Amino acid sequence: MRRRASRTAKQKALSKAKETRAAIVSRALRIAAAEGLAAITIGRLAKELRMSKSGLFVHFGSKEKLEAAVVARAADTFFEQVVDPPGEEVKAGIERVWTLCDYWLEFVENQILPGGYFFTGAFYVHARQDGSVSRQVREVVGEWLKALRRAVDGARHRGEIRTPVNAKRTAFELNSLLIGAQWSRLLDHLDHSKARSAILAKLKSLATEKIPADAFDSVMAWRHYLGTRPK
Amino acid sequence: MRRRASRTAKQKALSKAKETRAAIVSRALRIAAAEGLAAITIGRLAKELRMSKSGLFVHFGSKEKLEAAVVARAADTFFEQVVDPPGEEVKAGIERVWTLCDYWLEFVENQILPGGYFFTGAFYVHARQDGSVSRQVREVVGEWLKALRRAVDGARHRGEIRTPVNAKRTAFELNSLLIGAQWSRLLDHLDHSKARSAILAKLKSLATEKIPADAFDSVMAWRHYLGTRPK
DNA sequence: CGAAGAAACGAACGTTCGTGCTATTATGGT
DNA sequence: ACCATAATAGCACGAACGTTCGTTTCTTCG
Repeated sequence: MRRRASRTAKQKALSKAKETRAAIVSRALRIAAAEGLAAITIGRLAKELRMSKSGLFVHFGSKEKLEAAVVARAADTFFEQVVDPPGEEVKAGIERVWTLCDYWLEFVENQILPGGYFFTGAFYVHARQDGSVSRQVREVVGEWLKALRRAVDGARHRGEIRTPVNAKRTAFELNSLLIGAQWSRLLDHLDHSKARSAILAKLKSLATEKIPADAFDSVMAWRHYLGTRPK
Repeated sequence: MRRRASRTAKQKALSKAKETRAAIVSRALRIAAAEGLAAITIGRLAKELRMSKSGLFVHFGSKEKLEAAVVARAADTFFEQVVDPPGEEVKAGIERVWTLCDYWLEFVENQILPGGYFFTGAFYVHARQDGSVSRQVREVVGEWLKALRRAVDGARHRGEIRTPVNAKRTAFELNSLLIGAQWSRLLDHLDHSKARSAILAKLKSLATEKIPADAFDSVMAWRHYLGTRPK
C-alpha cells in the first residue's frame, strides 16, 4: 500500500515533469528546424525558457539524449503530417504516391517546423557522421524513402503504373524532385508549383490507361480527377 | 628605392606566408568537406598542422575570413572540375548540358573534396543563415544553377532541344536529379548509374530529331554517339 | 498541517572556443 | 654578416560549452 501510494505520487509528479520536458523539446525543435540541430544549446534553451541550465539538464541527463528527443519529436511530426495523417483514409495506387509527395511539399511550405527543412538539412549534416543521433536521423530518412517505394509498388500492383518499371528508381526520381524543390525554394524563394507539375508529368509517363492521361495535365486537373473519378 | 626594396622583401616573405596560408586552407577544406564548415576550428587546425593557434590565426585575422577563404577555395575547385575544366574545349548544345551533369556527379564520386558533399551540405546549413559566409555559399550555388540554365538555353538555341520548353524548369529537374543522386549515395551507398540514366531519359524527352533518339538509351550509347557523331 | 519526494536552482568544474597581446625566431636584401 | 621585417610561438583573456554538486523551492499525499 505504501508502495502504491508512492507510485501514485510519482506518477502525478512525473506528469508535471513531462510537461516541462515537452516544453523544452518544443523549444529545442524550433531552434533546430530554423538553425540546425547544432544550434541547440543547453544554456540558450535555459535562457529562452527562463530556467536554470541544471534544472533543464536533469530532464535528459545528457545533451545527446536531448537531441535524440528532439529528433524523435520531429520524426513524429513529419510522419503524422506526411506519411499517415491520423483520421484520414489511407490512399492507394497512384493517388497514394501523389499524396505522399504533395504532403511532403506542404510540410515544407507550411513550415510546420519553422524553417521547414529539418530532416533535409539534418540528413546532410549527419549522413557521414557517426553517433546515435546521426544514426537516428538516417533511419528516419530511410523510413521515408521506404514509404515512398512501397507506395510506388502498391500503385504498380494495382495496375495503375506500367509494369516494367523500377520502383526504386521511380522513388528516387520523385524524391529528387522533392528535395530539389526545397532547394530551389531556399535558393530563389521559388514556390513549389514547378515541382508539382514535374511530379505529375512523371506520374503521367508511368501511368497505365486505367487513368485518363489528361488528368495529369495540371494540379487542378488532377485534383478534379481525384474528386470525380469512380471509386 | 628604399621603398622598392622593402616591397620586394615583403613580396618574398609574403610568398612564404602564402604557402602556409594555402596549407591551412587545404587542411581546413578537408575538414569542412568531410564534417561541414562548422567543424573547422582554429585549435584543431593548429594541432593538426603542428602550429600555434595564434601563429595560424594571424594569417586570416578572424575565423570568418578563414571560412571565407575555405569556401572560395572550394568554389574554385568545383568550377575548375565541373563548370570549366581548364584546357578542355568548351562543349555546346546538349553535350554541354550532359557534361555539366556528368562532371557534377564525377565530382561527388571522386571525392575531390573528401566527403564530396561540400556545397550541397553547406548550402543546407547556410541557406537561411545570414552572415557573409552564408551569402558566399548561396552565391556559389546560384552560379552553378545559372551555368546549368545557360547550358539548357544554349542547347535550345542550337536547335537540339524542343523549343516550347522552360529552361528554368529543365535546369531545376536536372539539378534535382543530381542532388537526389548524392542523397541516395549518402543514404544507401548507391552509385550514380540510376541518376545518369534518369538524366539521359530526361534529355531524350527534350531532344529534337537532330540527335538520334537511340543515342540516349544508355550511358554507353550516349558516349559512343558523342565520339562518332558528325562534327 | 507536516513530511516526503520531485523539480528547479545557483554556483562551480574543466574544456574549448575565438581573439588579443608581447616576445622570439626565420628569412632575405644589402 | 647584419638588420629590418615577416612569421611564428607563448600566454592570457572572457565567454560559452556540457556537466556535477549540494541546496532550496514547490507539490502532493497522508
